[in-house]
Amino acid sequence: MLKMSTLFLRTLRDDPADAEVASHRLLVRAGYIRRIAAGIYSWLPLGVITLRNVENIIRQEMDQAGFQEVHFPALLPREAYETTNRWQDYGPSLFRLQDRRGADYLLGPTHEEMFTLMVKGEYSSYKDLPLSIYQIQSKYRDEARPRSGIIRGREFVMKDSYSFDIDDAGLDLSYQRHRDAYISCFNRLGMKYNIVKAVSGAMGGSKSEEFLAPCATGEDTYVLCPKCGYAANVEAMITKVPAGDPKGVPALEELDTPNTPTIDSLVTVMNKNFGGGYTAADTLKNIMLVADGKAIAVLAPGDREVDLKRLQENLRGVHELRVFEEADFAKHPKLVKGYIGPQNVKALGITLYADPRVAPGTSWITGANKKNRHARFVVNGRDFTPDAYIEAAEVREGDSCPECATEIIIDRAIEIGHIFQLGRKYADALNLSVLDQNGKSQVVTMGSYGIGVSRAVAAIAEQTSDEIGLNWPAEIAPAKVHIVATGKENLPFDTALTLGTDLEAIGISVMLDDRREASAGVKFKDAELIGNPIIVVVGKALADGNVEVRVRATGDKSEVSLANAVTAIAALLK
RNA sequence: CGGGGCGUAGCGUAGUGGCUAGCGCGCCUGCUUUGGGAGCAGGAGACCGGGAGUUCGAAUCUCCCCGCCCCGACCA
Repeated sequence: MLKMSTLFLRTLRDDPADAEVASHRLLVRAGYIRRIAAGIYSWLPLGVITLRNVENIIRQEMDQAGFQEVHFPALLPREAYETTNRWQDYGPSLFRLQDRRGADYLLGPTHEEMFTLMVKGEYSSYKDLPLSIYQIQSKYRDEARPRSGIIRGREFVMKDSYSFDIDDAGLDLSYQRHRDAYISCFNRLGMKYNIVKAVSGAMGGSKSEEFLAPCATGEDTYVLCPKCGYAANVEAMITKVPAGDPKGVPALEELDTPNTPTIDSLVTVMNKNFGGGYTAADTLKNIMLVADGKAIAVLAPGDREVDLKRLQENLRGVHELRVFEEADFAKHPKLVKGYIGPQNVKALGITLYADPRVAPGTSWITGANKKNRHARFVVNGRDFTPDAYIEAAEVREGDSCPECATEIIIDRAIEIGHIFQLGRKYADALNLSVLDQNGKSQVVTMGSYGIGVSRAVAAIAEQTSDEIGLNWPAEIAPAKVHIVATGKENLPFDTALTLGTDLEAIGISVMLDDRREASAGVKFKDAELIGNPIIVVVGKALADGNVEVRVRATGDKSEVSLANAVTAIAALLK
């Protein structure tokens, strides 16, 4: 039983000045966590219990699914990460350090290499597969900008699993098993979440989905179709636009459009000098970018910005992407800033990408590659041909669902889980292979599955807390029942202790506010701030042989006789 | 790394060149109180983020450094 008279806890009446989001503010105020440095937090007793509860639910579900727990050091030698190139690729986000001899080490940001090497060291036959192993451990990433308390920290607790299979069919199965296990986990954690299509990003690999916990403070944006349930990270959202019919479109015509370097000014001049009814959506934007030092052009409808994040995720393998600066234009004198058109871009040796909204056969108004000149009736497939189509234009609420064409909704969320099929990237690099039935060596194919454990604590706090405090689902609260004893006599305190003991005897965890010196008001405020699901007040009602039972989430109050209290409370927790 | 804000006691804060750095919460002692963050009285607790400078005099002005928060860039 957690007795508040001795619990290492001090709640704060005021919000901490450096906390903005609800989870951060309340976890600090309620005495769960304290900040040590930017993105680095200590966990106090209440926080540790809560974090453990989340961990244990995840652990149970992993074990249930037949995955086995292992544990790696957080402190790792450089070598393995050198082999997979991540010593370089991870860049400044990697915490690096040296031992006394000057040898390089790192604090693990994720452990693909270690898992791969561990399996390589033990297994060498297809008969040993499939295998899924996991760990729950602190990870370290020197984030450019830690933020929102424990939502994005530099040290955080993560559960990461890896699956090992001999072939793609096996990988599909392992992926599915993890997906199912994750669904069980997040359901038990009492979270609202969506499973959305994701891009696998820097990790490589093919199939990838994210588990997103919707909440206003989330960093991820995703789309959701209210009709068919299609869900995708905006970066992975697919655009389906029918091809245009170029028949009957007149030949390309160049026009005098003085002083129209922007889409707005172009639309104005078009409507003034070349017939009405034009909007920005009729124009074609030519965005010049530098991708890892190479110039590329991206086409998008004039009424939409190019979403650089989305573009970069879809340009596989590009590390650095930025828009053209003056110096870049200076290097490409044939590109007339403000009047670029796709008609000659390829002749300049620049790769031409088009957003799918610039569909084959569609006709556009765009630059004529001459100062103060634009062209209309510029048809995709006739007057220019993109090298490739790529999702680049911003996604908007109301855009069409790629599955059923219904208008999609856009929402924000915290990423709490990510599952993906890694394939053979790490097995190849680290030479993990097994012998198949024919005695032939086969490179193993892998999947990687993560859950942000400490982040889940924050996400649950975000989703469940209210103005007065935290409000945990029963399975993860520090205690299921928070008993408050009030008054100055011994009776309520003795009664509360007995009730707490009885509850614990049937497996219901209890936090007991047995502080004699604190006023009832303080105890109530603390109970609400701390956020255990059931609050039982042992005080005034005792005169009638009753205790008061409150439900934190709903605010419902009722009096039950002391004799029935245990069963009544147990029933509420069902 | 760019932009913005900030750093005064455990927490929240006042204090724009001039007495011993002020207040609230929390903490300690005593008395009173005890169903919604109690009252009274007394007390402890601050090298005012660090360093250098300007000045008769610096929490306050200048420069450098460190740290924190927010937006962006970045980020399995």
